[in-house]
Amino acid sequence: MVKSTRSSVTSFMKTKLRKGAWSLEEDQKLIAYIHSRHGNWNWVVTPKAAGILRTGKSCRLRWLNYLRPGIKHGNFSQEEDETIINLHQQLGNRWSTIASRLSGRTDNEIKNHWHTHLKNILQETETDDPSEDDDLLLSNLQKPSNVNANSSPLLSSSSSGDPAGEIYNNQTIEENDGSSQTYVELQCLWDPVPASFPMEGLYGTTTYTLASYYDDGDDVSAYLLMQQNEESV
DNA sequence: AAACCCGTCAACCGCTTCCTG
DNA sequence: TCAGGAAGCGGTTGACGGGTT
Repeated sequence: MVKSTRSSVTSFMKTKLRKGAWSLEEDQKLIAYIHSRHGNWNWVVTPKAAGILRTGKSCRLRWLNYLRPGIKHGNFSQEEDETIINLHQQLGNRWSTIASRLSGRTDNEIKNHWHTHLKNILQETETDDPSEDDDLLLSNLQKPSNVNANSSPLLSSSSSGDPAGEIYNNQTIEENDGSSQTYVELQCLWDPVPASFPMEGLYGTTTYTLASYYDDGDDVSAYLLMQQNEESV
């Protein structure tokens, strides 16, 4: 059985595989497939089963870094910057470990943010009077980012060609009881939107409940209430 | 207006670690 | 215990957009 699966996957791999940016259709297929699997899927067979001409590895990366529910995109807050800097001092380039302590951020995003922003801020800070390090670091972190929020394909209303921009976080509510809830706006990539469904993510199984839904013809969106289960954190 | 430069970030690549039979 | 495959991880690349000349 394994052999037949493997051989069919191998023959699938011999077909021309796509590279580069993901299309809306590919994203829709991947989301639909993962949704249909209810948290139980295998990355090796995913592309074939979902009808995507990509490697399983590429599908996994796309899902984990972009399509997975609960992913935050856009500018990092000052608190997040400070957390990353502190953790990097302790852990070094262990991006996945750092990401696991920043809810909603991926290792890839943190790594990019480090190389493009934080590393430079630290270097600037170190070249000045060391006695003023703390104040300088804080003021540097408070500088407005060079990155315009609209430059992110996720938040841009312009047509960047990246369909995943249609999923983004709307609001995060952190509570002190160990659980967190996040409202997620989802431009519907599947239809119909179920009233409630569980989905396994990097931080455990998350249950999504339909909070509101609107359809004005061209623009169909659902607001989902994400409940991250305490035991999964 | 066009060419060039630079910063950003999604995606790829290859190595390592984990898991399963 | 070991080997092979799957998943995870971090470094690197390349496309793209905005700014500058």
